Amino acid sequence: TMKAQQKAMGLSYDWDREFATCDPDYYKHEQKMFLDFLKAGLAYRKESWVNWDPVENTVLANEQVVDGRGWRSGVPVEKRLLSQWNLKITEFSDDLLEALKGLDRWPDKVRIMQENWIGKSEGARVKFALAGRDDAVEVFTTRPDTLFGASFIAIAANHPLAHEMAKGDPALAEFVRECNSMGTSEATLEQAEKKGYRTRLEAQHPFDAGWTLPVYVANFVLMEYGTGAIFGCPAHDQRDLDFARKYELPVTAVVRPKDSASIEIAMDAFTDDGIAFHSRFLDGLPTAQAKTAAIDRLEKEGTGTRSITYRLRDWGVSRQRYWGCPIPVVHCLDCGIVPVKDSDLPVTLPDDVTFDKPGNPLDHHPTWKNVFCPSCAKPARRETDTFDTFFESSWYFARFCDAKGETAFSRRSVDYWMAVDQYIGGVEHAVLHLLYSRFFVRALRRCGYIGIDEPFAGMMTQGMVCHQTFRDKDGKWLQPDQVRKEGDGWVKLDDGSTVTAGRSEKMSKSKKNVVDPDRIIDTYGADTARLFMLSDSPPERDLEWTEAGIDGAWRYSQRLHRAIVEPAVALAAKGTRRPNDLGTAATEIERKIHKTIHFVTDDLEKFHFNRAVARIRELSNALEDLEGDGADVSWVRRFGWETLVKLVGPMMPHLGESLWQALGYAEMLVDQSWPAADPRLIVDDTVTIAVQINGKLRGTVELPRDADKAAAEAAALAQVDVAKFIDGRAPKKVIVVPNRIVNVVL
RNA sequence: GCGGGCGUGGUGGAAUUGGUAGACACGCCAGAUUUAGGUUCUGGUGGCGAAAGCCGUGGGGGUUCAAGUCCCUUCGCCCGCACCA
Repeated sequence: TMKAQQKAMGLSYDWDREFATCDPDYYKHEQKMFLDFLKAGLAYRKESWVNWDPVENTVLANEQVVDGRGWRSGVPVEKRLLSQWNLKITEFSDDLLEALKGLDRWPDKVRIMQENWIGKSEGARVKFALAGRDDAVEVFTTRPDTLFGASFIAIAANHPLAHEMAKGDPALAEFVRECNSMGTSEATLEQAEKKGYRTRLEAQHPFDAGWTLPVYVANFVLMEYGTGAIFGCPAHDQRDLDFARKYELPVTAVVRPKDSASIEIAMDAFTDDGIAFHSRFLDGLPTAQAKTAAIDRLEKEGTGTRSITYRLRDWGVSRQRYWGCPIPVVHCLDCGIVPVKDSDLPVTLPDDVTFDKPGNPLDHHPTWKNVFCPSCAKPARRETDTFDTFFESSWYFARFCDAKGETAFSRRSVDYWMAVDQYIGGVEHAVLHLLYSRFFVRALRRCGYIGIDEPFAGMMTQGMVCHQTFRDKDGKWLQPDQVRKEGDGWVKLDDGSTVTAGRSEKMSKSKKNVVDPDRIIDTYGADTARLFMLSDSPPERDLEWTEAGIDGAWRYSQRLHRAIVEPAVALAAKGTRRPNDLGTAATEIERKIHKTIHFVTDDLEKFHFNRAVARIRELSNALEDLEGDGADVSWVRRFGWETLVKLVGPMMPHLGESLWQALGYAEMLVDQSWPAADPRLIVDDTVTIAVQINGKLRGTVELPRDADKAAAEAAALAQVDVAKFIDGRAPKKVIVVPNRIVNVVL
């Protein structure tokens, strides 16, 4: 039915290339890809933390963890380590970052988000030897220049040292457990109150073995980033400062602003660059040089190294769910992990699964997971995890190049068709889907599948369709067609009870603020809906679906029909030649037609559809106002309407064809070439110039285009309103911007 | 908490990218034709003011001859934060 609706809306897809990603004919190819990634070292297994619901005995998505509790069971979730499949996106961190520069048809905001997501940081790894032991704790820092301001070391709750210390310290063990009860999402971790636990460990400062720092386990240090440990410099990092104030740790400023000799730190850390002080051999150095000098010394003394860290983490693709593509490997007690043989692909999902138990149905299935090892033929266990569904969406665009092929796609067709000229999607995909797809293209290229290096050449982020929401007196959501406006409020259609009108939100089934496309098409027709959607708001912004808006579009389509179909006989016959002499009115309209072609073409190329519609309506207003029936007017009227029909064609294709026919053509409008604007006719001979006095508009003057500055100034000063305002005073200065503005400064 | 974005009349939105704020619509007001219309047509419509004029792009400050546009700051809303897909 969605397909039928799309066809009814007049969307021109090539349905021959349709496929479904849940079809084994599709996912068998990604099983092969995965095995190739495995061979190339781009897929590997790693222990990672997941949200575990101890009652349901199942892994929970972050979304399913509400206030630290499982959404069904209501019990606190635990973090648990699970062995999971990962794809090595970090292998391409630098390439993914650098190549963003070449994506010049992507919105800046998406490129910035990806840049920040990859998060390249240059700095140092520094070893702090542990007093009384022969090992060290290694930290990553971007501010080695502030080492002399260090006042503590903080390690993640799941840092090996934390686990080791917890064994002999029940209170620490409890603290670690508490940190692990928080769930895995970064938002939760960062919003939680910053807490620490002081271990018995003392770390020695790398530049002064006699100076020791306390080692804390802290809930805000991420094991996934850097080394899972930091050194705290409260004076120059806000989070460290908050921590230091809470646990009464020393705050020593070691960077001062360029223009002052010292700095007082109260509750705000000084995080800008400046000049190092109280820092022994770094004293007097500007931040950049101090960083270099500190790292040089660390390297010389063997206590640290120059290092680059990325925020980007490898992509965990294992999911413990039934609906997904099975991961094609077998676990054998003797051989370990063994890939399924190519000849045994695809590994398909069993049809006879039950959902009566929580957890992964594949794991509960009595027989599916029992197989023989492809290598030694002994009984073995099939992998029961399936792929993250982002896996499917990371290469589907390549499949479109060759949708029915026996292989995933032919390299030739992908290299020919790709990259996608124009990709469209919501901003919510800015980092995950779009980055995974960029990674996939790189991984496939490395495995010899394709030769291209980016999936999407042009990118546009589109808004969502929104609609007002309604609730009845019991707070239940109501559909827009169940309510009626009454006075200033709303009432329910069937019993007249009061309805609360809520704000406009993204259309969703749960809030019932959806409008059925079939009903729109039945009532107004596809073209009206298309025109409304194009004219209402720019595509990057959310579209507010309103009855009033549809009505406006519907009236315009009626108006166009009336303007062209009925008086068609009155329009000059098609193919009439342009008279050599056009009167004033005809000349002006002819220019307007060419300007409209020019601007509409430009607007469409830039996806400024709402502006294009406004231009078209302006032209049709002008054509309707055109009076007279001389040869020139008749010709320009015909030329105008005919051009307008061509311009409106892509927006309202069905009406367009019917109008085209009414204009006397047997051929299809869709086969006509796009009109071309005559560059000589898109500029006017005269321009209106604004005259300001002290920046305020006081009048306008008409001048020939490109009049010289002196002439513009003279005309401006002579303008009656302006002259009245100046009242004989001598201007201090006159600024003339040709063809734009004259500003008189008194 | 961090990253990104948005904020302009009663409403959706324009504004040549620092140069006449409010194009084009919706709505509203007045009038005309019909008068069964949710039809069509004409005129008006940012606010205050009788007018001259003054004010006006979430709030505050700044740069500039000139700011919706640039800078600083602040408020509100939206998106993302790696297991929602």
